[in-house]
Amino acid sequence: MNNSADKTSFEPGEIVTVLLPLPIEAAYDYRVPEHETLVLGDVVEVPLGRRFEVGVVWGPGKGDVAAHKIKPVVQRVGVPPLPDVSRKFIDWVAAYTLQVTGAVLRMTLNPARRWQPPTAPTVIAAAGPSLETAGIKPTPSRQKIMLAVERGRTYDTMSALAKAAGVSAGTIRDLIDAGVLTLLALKDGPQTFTNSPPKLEPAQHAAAAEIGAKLGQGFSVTVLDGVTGSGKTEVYFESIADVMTKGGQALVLLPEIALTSQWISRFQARFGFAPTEWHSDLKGKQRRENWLNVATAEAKVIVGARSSLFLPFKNLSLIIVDEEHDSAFKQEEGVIYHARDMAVVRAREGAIPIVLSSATPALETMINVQAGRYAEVRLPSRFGVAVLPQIDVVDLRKHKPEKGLWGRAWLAPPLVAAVDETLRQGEQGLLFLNRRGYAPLTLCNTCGHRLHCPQCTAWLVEHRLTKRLQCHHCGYNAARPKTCVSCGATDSFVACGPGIERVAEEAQARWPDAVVKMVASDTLDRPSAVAELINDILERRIDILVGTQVLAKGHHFPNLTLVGVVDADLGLSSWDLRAAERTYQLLHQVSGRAGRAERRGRVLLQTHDPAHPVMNALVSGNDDDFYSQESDARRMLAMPPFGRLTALILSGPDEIQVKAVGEQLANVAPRGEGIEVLGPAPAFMALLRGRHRHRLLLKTRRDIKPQPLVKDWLARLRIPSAVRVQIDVDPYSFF
DNA sequence: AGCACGCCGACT
DNA sequence: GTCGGCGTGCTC
Repeated sequence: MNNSADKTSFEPGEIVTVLLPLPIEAAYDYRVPEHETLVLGDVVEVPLGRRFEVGVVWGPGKGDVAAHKIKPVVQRVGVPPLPDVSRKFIDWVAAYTLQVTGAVLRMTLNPARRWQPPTAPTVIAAAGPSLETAGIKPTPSRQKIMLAVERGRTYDTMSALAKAAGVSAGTIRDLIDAGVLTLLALKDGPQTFTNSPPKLEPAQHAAAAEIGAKLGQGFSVTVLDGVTGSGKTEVYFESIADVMTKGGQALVLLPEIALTSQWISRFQARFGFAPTEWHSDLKGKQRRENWLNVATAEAKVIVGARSSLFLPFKNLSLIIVDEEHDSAFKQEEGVIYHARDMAVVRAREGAIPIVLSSATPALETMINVQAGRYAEVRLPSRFGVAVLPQIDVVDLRKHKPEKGLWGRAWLAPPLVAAVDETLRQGEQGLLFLNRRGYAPLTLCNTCGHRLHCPQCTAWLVEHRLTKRLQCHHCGYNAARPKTCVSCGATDSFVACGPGIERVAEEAQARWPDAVVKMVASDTLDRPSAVAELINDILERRIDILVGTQVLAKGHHFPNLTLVGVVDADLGLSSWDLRAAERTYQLLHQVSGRAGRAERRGRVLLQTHDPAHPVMNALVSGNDDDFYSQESDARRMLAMPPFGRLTALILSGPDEIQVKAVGEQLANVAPRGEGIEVLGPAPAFMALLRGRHRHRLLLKTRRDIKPQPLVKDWLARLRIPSAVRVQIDVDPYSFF
């Protein structure tokens, strides 16, 4: 073998392969231009067809394409080259998830496409000369602008100044041109931090020391396991402080963007500066700036959703996955991957420690702890004086909700009594139901027709707040029809089952003097809405909260002492491998909202199945039993993590064609010891956004790698282009 | 992902 | 007659 595979630098005229951030499997060959030397990882602009794209030098040329087709690289783009670790990580993720490498690269490179040389951040300020000295006519609007910038006041953008001065933005441009206003370059200091460590409990101190000992010692996985309120965040903040003093970068992954602003304020209180954010709704300029800061290691601490894992870190030294059990880490669309699992791989590739933090670790994580692959650090109790809440079940078979003047009821007498008591004490209660809208199903009282989405297999959910019927799986929404589309009866539609709007209606009717506030993901659309809500709760302007799982996470409400779970069985019915586990985690989390200060909280779980292992585990507080039962069940069925699953999802506009392709695939499915193929079967959402979906499931023994099997399998068949095949390695949703 | 090529329906 | 719909295929 020659050393061409180890070659890292390429001279003019040599051929390199460039990976493009497009759904193209292979990297393409390009020629190194005159007067340039390219190295692996260089970000370059290349011609592609009749356009230009930005890609990354991925390796030496393959020479598998005719020489006359090979075009030269245009130029290197002015961003740092992609580090070795990033490139290895992208290759690894693509190979494991069976996604096209270019599509994985896209997640890393997106902000570098359409690259513009970064403009130094500027602010608008007074330049010095007055309107008169500059020879400008002092019109009223110009004077308003000058008033707004006097005494050194500055503005980030022209529109900000225009708004502050109460003028239109056009007037400002003129004043800049005339030299009355100026764009002042912002001196962009490095992130400096003030270390103000809080007093840690002995257990927190010990935990922090144990994790701290892993820093700089290569790859390790540590599970930080402690109940809500035990102070996990303070513990890993210690390690972040350590990383910062040593000049490394730390990444904190959170399951949802909604949680970041709250996390950031905690971080800021502790360290005196804002960490760098990364998530999907970061806007253009900020996005490019943050990306570049990560690549130059100017950004020391990065907090973000799953996609931040793919940032081009220059010197990543620590990864924290907060709420690691959260299924939101599983990306289900586009490039399908599990951010927690890939984060562990990223840590391994980068030879750095990773911390998985949760009050209710995923079963997979617990099994890795038991097998000795992951270390575990437990925080035993709640911080300070707070104690865990008292959890009880309300057996809905014995205690039926009593109808009221408002109609059907969903709150059983014991829960009603508990709310009464809570209000009497001047404390707050939370009624939890993980279902948005008024009613999950609307049907015709005359003929029984059920209103469903025209392009999905889903009922339309009535939202009285917006007076619309909505599909929760696509954007479809419609007004409630006056007459039944099926039988023509007028005003015959009735609501079936509860959503939070309906529970809020009942709560308001039962407690007319209480302030009832309904909270769901669609009512918390603006960041300011979250802040307002938190304030209203803290300042006791709300008595009863009615909400979905957006309320289950994070917040600290000292006066909230009662949590009523309206339907504890809700998550259990689904045909999902992890249904019990997820329900346990969610209910555990929402229970943690009750009573965190000196008042002991109380939780009531309304259920039809009080003997269910999930209810037992919650009531007894004995999660070890629950985990071992779940684990035995999975082992028996050879389900993950004791076996491996890979799903193939076929979709297309023509159901017959999709089904036919599914059957053809089943006919040529891989066979052998420890290999099993299930399906094709209509997917759980058999019709989604107008596409019919069928699924096949490949189940393999733990020691058999599914990726080569799937590749061979798909190569055996020519699949019509109208049918799309998506591969989901380690699927979370089952059907 | 873009973008062109190509082959069928209603318009200045 | 052409404009334009989007199915199919290629880009080093």
